[in-house]
Amino acid sequence: MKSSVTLKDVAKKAGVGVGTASRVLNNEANVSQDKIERVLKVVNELDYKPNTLARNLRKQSTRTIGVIIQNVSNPFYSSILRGLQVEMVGKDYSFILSDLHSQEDSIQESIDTLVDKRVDALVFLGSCIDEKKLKQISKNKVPAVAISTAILTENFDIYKDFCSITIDNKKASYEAVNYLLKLGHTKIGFISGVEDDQNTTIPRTIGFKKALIDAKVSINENWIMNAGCSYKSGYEAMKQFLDSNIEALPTAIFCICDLTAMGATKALVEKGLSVPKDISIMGFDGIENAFYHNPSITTVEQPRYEMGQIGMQLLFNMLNKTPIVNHHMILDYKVIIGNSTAKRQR
Amino acid sequence: MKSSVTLKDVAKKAGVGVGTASRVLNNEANVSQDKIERVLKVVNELDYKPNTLARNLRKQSTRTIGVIIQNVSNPFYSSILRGLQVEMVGKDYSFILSDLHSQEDSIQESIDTLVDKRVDALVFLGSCIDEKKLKQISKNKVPAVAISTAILTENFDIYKDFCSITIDNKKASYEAVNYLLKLGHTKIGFISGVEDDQNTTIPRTIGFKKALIDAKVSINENWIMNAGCSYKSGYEAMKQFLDSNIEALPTAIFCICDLTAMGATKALVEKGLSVPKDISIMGFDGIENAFYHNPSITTVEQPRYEMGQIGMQLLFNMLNKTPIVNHHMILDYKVIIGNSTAKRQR
DNA sequence: TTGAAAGCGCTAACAA
DNA sequence: TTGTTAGCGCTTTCAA
Repeated sequence: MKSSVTLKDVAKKAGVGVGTASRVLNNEANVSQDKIERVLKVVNELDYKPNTLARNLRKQSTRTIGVIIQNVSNPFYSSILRGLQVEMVGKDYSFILSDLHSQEDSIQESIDTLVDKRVDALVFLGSCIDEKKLKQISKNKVPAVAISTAILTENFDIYKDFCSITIDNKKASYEAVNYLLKLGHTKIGFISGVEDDQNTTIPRTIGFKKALIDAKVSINENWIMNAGCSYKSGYEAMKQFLDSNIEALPTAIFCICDLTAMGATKALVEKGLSVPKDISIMGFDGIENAFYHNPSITTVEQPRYEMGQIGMQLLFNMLNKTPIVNHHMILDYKVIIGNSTAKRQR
Repeated sequence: MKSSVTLKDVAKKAGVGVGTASRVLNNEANVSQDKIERVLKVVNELDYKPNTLARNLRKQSTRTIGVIIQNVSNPFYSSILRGLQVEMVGKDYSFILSDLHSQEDSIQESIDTLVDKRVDALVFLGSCIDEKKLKQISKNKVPAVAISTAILTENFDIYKDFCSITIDNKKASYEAVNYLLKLGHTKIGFISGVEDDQNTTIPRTIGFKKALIDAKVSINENWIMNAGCSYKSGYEAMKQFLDSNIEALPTAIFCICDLTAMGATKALVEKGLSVPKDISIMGFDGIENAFYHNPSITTVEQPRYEMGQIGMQLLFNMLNKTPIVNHHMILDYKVIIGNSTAKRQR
């Protein structure tokens, strides 16, 4: 048996009621000093460890937070996770991690499992939640925060125990492309994410196109390619581009995320082309890898660490019924200029 | 109340005993077809969801596995995590993640928390466990597997519910350095990990030194630097090297891990030096980043994905009391030749 | 094959 | 301030 000393044993040996013993262990008021000491002494002697399972059942809570993450291997998400963790230190909560591994369709199963496991709260990192899922978590009274996650609903406000944190993806990609335009590029391609990805592909494509339209630069649909957010997908998408003659290539390519941008860069270097001389490459997210890459990647930095911290604060506020001023936060991003972009040369 | 339909409600409405209802839900034999159907029908009507917390208490198990990970942001560990996940699909277990964030001293607290939470098993990724910790998990009857983790004990064999998976770190770093020697380098430096890190620094330093000694090449202690496993620590360690005159620099540097190697490369590129022309850089781990880096990093690949898969298989064997042939596996590594190393030129 | 009932170990309401 | 007791919702033993 796992340390089969129970509270009853402790109470008996200390000569107190089991209620009193429980009170001592939970630091409740209204217990005499004498009994506190007696109980604590016995706890020590018997090496008593409360049974969390019994406590969970009684309290219908687990002090556990479910995290549904798009892909742990993507530093963008693991940085947010880090932010969450840091804010959780000393709070006696734990994370149950459910990694979607970029498999968007498994999110429903993840939610079901975590709700079944009676997590006290839910965090979404990436992916997409719709009205149905919102209703499900609301019905089950699970407070939730969605970070960098697409939310498909017209009415946030119905859901009082739901918060979100994101940046304005349309505007951010608009600005990214604008930066390329300012460098004189007019032949601009886009290595995009998974088709129909509501969180990244859709809004960033809108921003991309709007920037070109506003600048009266023509959009070449052949230069817009669906790929994904990983080294590999960027690498392979760029290889497809390179099947064309160099003259037919864009002079700058905006990528859905930094990993994609770095993968694309590799394909260019392999072909003996230079970034940014032959082609400028721009990423998105602002992960550490991009900074250390050679060339360092020009990108749009999302405040990912902060996203995690704020997310966890909001979650604790919901858990503690502390009023929340702003349920839906849109944070600032920042264009970071690296060495992967340069003035148009062709 | 959260879906306050209980098994009792279901049993009553179906006109059966609560025991029978329970048997139906657990697919046990010896229940008449008639009752099975009646119960299932009511379950559907009432949208009954079993309360996991009650089940956990009753069974003294949680179908949850605690993972203590050195650093989720390090792709080496998150790849192992991926291997674990893949092997767990469909098994109805979940992960509680405890990230040490490279803070070696917080491991004891992590173990305590997870044991308190009554995880069914424990996985260690990185860091180091000693006799005391081994005794603790053994006493609590928590099966555990340690992957790429230092184990400080003379007697593995006492612990029947404990497995480990690793590579031979000494031999691997010996071979790595040998590769540099074969390229003609005799001035070889080492950007190492955190001092006294039993898992990486200690064994790899031994291998490093032995390779030089065996080749009768002198060891320059000034060229051995403690850093850590991250972009930043590699970058900064290399900047320290670069304070010296180029003539005083080694012609090749072995790094404790790929992140460190890439960080080091950045510092060189910033100084206008070329990798591998001016200095060859070699990493360790074989993560994806290293392959996509420019130049791609010559490294020692650990079978990290496989480590995770095998680890999870061993864990399930322990959980199911399936006999295990080999409790302590030492897997093969592979030297991967990239573009960050070249023949000695100075 | 089935139902009743006894816990799992804890917290919280109640009574003293 | 304290002890007693009634559950939390489930599984499993026992007797029928």
